[in-house]
Amino acid sequence: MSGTTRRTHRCGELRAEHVGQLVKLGGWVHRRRDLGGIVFIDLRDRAGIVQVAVGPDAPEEVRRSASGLTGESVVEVFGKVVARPADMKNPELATGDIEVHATKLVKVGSAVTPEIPVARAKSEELPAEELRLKYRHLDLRRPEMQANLILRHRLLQRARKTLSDLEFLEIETPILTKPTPEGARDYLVPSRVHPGECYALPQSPQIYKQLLMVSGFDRYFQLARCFRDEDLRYDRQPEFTQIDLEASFVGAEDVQGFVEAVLTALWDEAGHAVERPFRRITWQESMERYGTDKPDLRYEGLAIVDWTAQVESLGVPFFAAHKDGARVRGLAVKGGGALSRKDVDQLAETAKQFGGAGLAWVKRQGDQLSGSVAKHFSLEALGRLGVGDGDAALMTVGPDRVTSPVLDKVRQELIRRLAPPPARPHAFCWVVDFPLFESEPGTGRPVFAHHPFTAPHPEDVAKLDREPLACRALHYDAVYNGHELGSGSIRITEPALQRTVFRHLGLSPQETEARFGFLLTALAAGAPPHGGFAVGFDRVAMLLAGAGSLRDVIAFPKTTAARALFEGAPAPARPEDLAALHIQVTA
RNA sequence: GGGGCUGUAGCUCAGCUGGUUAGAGUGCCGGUCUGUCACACCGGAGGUCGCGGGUUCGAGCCCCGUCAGCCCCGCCA
Repeated sequence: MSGTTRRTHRCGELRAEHVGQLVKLGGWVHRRRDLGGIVFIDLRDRAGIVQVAVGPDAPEEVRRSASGLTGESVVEVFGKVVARPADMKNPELATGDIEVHATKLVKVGSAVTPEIPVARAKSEELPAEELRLKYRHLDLRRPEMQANLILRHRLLQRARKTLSDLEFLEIETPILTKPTPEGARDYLVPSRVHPGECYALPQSPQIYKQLLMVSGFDRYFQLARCFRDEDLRYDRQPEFTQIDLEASFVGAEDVQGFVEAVLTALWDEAGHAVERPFRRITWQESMERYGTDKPDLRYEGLAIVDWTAQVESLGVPFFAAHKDGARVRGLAVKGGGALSRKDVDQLAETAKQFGGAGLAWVKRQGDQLSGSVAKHFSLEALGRLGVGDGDAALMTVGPDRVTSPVLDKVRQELIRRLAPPPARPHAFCWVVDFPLFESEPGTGRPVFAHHPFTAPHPEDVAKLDREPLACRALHYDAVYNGHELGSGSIRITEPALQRTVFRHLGLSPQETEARFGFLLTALAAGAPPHGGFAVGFDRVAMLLAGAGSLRDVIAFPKTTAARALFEGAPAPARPEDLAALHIQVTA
């Protein structure tokens, strides 16, 4: 399969079974070891590395060109696959049982000295990320990056096949779309033919896929490129790929079933067995027990507990200083006795960083109690918190909106420091029953927590006007080991309800018509019940590749300042191009 | 928009309390070498200490500004 008119195999494919065969290879010089009378060349391609030997028996011109080769030049080699004697095998190389004795060797692409190394010493750090991005063609030659992108390819194919087998149709949607003032900032593309008007790149194909449901396509998917002009993180790029899907005549469980099928297939592709169905946890329970809407359920046992009642009579001043809706919540840390004073101080620092009041703590070793509030506790009082010998209790106080994120961060930090064995390596869950609204920081005004097409929970529709913050949404997130993999919802199909939601968003009927008229028109034309989901594919690839950032699973990513260092984007526009687009630059 | 870390040879890094000529490994160039696999050994070249300003008798080191990369907060319906 890998053979062409210029080669018979890939370098990294050769094994003992090929011994005796005459092969033709093409690859890059990974390393060269010139011993004088014999030269070894590690020849590399996407399949791996094979050792080419040019010994005293090789033709004179082969020996000459072999000794003049420099790193990263491209050579074509003709030779014989030979078994290596037992004491010369290299167990660290997949091809290490054999080597190729070259009878012909031609440099077909000479290479300047690479700006960053492709072949690194074992202990050598990676070049600075700036250089890796600038010389991306070299960075991508490294076997680790090749493996990442090869895995990414396999994951994409597997997703495509899984959904196609489930009768989903792959349908492409526009890249030049309509600006949406809500949500993330749009990337705008000015129109030449319509002065002052712009297209926007899609933040997601959301409305299109709903239109496809109205059109009767039933089940849609797309490996969709999406664009959001927001600030970046290690796990956020301005352009990214979603496994986007939508289905008709479904409830939330149906959509979740489809998504589980895709995710388990992807994990299987990466060699991991995953159990279905995924566990379900309500948003409320997740916030209560883990302080976050993306709980890491590998460590279920370490959960946040409400100790307000248990500590009330102890007279701890730290707790008493907080009133009015404040609860005392904390973590009973099995084996927390192992935490040093410094550990706890740093945890308390973390708590303060995230706006908490700080951290009160008690540690028990034998009958000895120690810690910032130890003098207020007896063994019995501590026992009521579930804290035994060798354990520790970490506590904080305040309103949930403060203590939840604080305890979430403290919990994550504890897991990092104590590294307890996970109950399961792959902890998937569905977080369900999200609130439809959240209160806007500052004003406390209810604002939509999701996109405005998310259906309210049928039981809560009556509360829409009276108690918006108590309304649940038919919205669900897929969470894996504390990472959000994606989210989805059942959509509104009733035009009147959709108009009500837009009104809650503060849109006038005129604005609603102008921005979403085409969706409302479609919904009025006979819309099937439908819902869908979008998997953040880059993040999945990052997790399955064990990569440290999205940049390591994207061939040509942007920097945190949204620059492309390789090709140099963005770049100043030429005045004549701006003129054609009717644009004046003021900055 | 705000905060933090980093920036010294092609690359990875060291550089003491501010002190004379800025170092190591690797890569590169030249040489020796017939079983290496990070080959070994000998020799050599290679520096705008990110950039600009300031303090000082003297700055890689201190101060101010700025640029770039990364991480975090805000932001990401």
